[in-house]
Amino acid sequence: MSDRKTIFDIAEEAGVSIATVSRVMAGSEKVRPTTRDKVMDIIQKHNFKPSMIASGLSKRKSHTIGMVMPLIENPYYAKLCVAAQQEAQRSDISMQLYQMARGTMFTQAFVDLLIGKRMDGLILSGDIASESNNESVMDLMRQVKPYMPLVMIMPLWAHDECVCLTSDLSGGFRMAIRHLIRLGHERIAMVGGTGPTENPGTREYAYVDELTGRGLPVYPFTTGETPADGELCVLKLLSGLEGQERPTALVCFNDLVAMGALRQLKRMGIEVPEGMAVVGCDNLFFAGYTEPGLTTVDFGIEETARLAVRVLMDGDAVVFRKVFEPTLVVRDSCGANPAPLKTREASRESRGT
Amino acid sequence: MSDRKTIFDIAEEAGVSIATVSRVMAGSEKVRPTTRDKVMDIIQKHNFKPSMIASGLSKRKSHTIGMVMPLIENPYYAKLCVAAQQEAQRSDISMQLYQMARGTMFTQAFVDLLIGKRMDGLILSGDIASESNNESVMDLMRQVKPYMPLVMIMPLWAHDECVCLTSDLSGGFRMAIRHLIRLGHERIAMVGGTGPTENPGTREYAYVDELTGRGLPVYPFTTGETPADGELCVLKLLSGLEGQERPTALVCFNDLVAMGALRQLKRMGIEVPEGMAVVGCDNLFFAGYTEPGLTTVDFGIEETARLAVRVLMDGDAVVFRKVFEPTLVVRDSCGANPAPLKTREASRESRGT
DNA sequence: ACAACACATGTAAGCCTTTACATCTTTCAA
DNA sequence: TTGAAAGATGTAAAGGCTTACATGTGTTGT
Repeated sequence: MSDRKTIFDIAEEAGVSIATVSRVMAGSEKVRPTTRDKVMDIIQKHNFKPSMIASGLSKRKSHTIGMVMPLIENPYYAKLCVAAQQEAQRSDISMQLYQMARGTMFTQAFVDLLIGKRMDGLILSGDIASESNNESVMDLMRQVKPYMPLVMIMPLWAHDECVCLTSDLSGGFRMAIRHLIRLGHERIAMVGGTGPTENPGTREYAYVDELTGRGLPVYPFTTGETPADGELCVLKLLSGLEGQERPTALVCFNDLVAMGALRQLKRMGIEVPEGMAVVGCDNLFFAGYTEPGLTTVDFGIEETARLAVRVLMDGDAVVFRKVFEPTLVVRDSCGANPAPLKTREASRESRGT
Repeated sequence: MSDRKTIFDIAEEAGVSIATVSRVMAGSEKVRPTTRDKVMDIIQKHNFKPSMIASGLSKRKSHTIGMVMPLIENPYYAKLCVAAQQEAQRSDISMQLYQMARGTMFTQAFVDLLIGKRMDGLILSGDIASESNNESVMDLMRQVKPYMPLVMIMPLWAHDECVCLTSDLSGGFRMAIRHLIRLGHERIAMVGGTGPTENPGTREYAYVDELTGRGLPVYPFTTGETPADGELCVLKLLSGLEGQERPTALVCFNDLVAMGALRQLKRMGIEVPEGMAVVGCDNLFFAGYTEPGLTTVDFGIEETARLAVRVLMDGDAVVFRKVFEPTLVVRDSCGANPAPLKTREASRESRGT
């Protein structure tokens, strides 16, 4: 490990200058074939690989992008991460991953780290920004921006300081709700999420708006985003109906919450979809494997991730703002399908161990 | 973005030498408080952040480690990735992520990329090495080793060329099988995996060995590692019993396969655990939310990942070989619990959106 | 045979830090 | 008041590569 060769060693042994070695490595035409071969031989002989950190310094390119996101334990972010990383890898650029629990404040030390890395770009993604740390995200953005291009993957980022790609979260949620209404449901409760808000880009807002707009009842918010939260939400919701009639359908903040909701309903002896329709959000891989298969909204996050990477690589002039359209994936948990559990899965995905 | 300041600009504006600026940034005591303050002011004024890539070149440290693994779409690898990344982040070191579909051959270009990055260490993890690409992994390892410390997270890596951390896959599988046997099962089939093998470290070997050792019947192997594979495996297994009696229990290669198996059993009208006991492997977060809750083996991959990072950071002398002991997580799918679906979950985990 | 050029190669500056060593200031004892 | 020791600061080389520009060699045309 101590006797690592450098371009000088190669040049010396090949009897040429370092410029020539550099040219050979770059595959430049400005070098005579015989010279090229001679140099190549020496390179091969020592299995010499130039240091990208030195060349990066010289060329002001790190061939690395950064990605800041919530924990990928959540399959939704795993999806996003995979898509971005693969898109980057296709162009031989590496991806540095930074994960933060949702709502975390960014420390100055973290910002310094990101800037210090002099990456070729940074993707800030997920619901990293919540009401609580919004300022912190803005601060991060403003500090980083002079040093590297930035793209945000965030729902309805309401300012125009940088490239921003989003999924239409509220639109997707409306699709789910309308689907339930079309199926005849009039008492629909929302499960999970972050509670009431004025932000029209949120699922919570969409829920209230769709229902009140039709004169349908709105149920009290329950909050959370994990399966465990989902269980608790349903328990609270159904046991705390003060005079209100029991809902016939649940729209869940995401598939994780829906998963918990399904479990809790089962525990309470309520059949899905007969006794209660359930829809989720995100179309995570397991949504096709819950019992019954979960109807959900697909936000097409992979495409968003890929675009984000491309924007970073092609210069940020390509796109400035883009909203991806969600699609509704109908399975069995909403009762739309007359005969659950036939071979008519909405979408089959696979992943290996 | 063009007017990025360097240490020279700061030095000039502060009227000191770059060495002094460097010392101030490093927090060295060898600088007079008044000078320090003067320099600090200028640094603050321009929000100057030194380039880690330049300092990296100078100090031969990139403060970055690499992680090569299968796709983190599989929650098992997501777990591993989260644990490693968080451990690294605690020490302000970044993690570069490289994902490859299982069994992929490593191209020379990829090896060159890794070496070129001059990271402070590399973790090679997951079942990246299969029979098919074993040579390719060895080659990667040998090329990378002279350039950076390496640790493998792989089951029973049968050579002593580098640090290797593993989970006792076969041991864990044996635990699962013995558990079923203890519950009275005598006809146990394996679902998923890669088929027969002589490698005693594999789940497949453990399966054959445990059963034949007791004179119990061995069912034909079915292969695969995704939920979709699991469905197919069960279908094939149960419809292709040529004279053999139907098994009363299934040991699955992993939880993903188990998930598919559960679905297929449901579709075929076979009750779990009454008509068929099922156990999985990996203890993925959804294992507590399948219907019924999945009994599974936890390989403690997080601890392994954290150790791997620490080995890289503390110098690889700390550990050379370590096998982590798995634990059995008993839920309802094996029939060991007298009353499924009470509040007696084996372990509750949470994750956010 | 020689100018004029094309092409191959070398030289050296630059990229941005760190740090050993040299130099300049203080401080304080004698 | 002076000299030595201690402390602060500066100089310059190193780290490993790229590349504009300078130099050297080989063609071609006449």
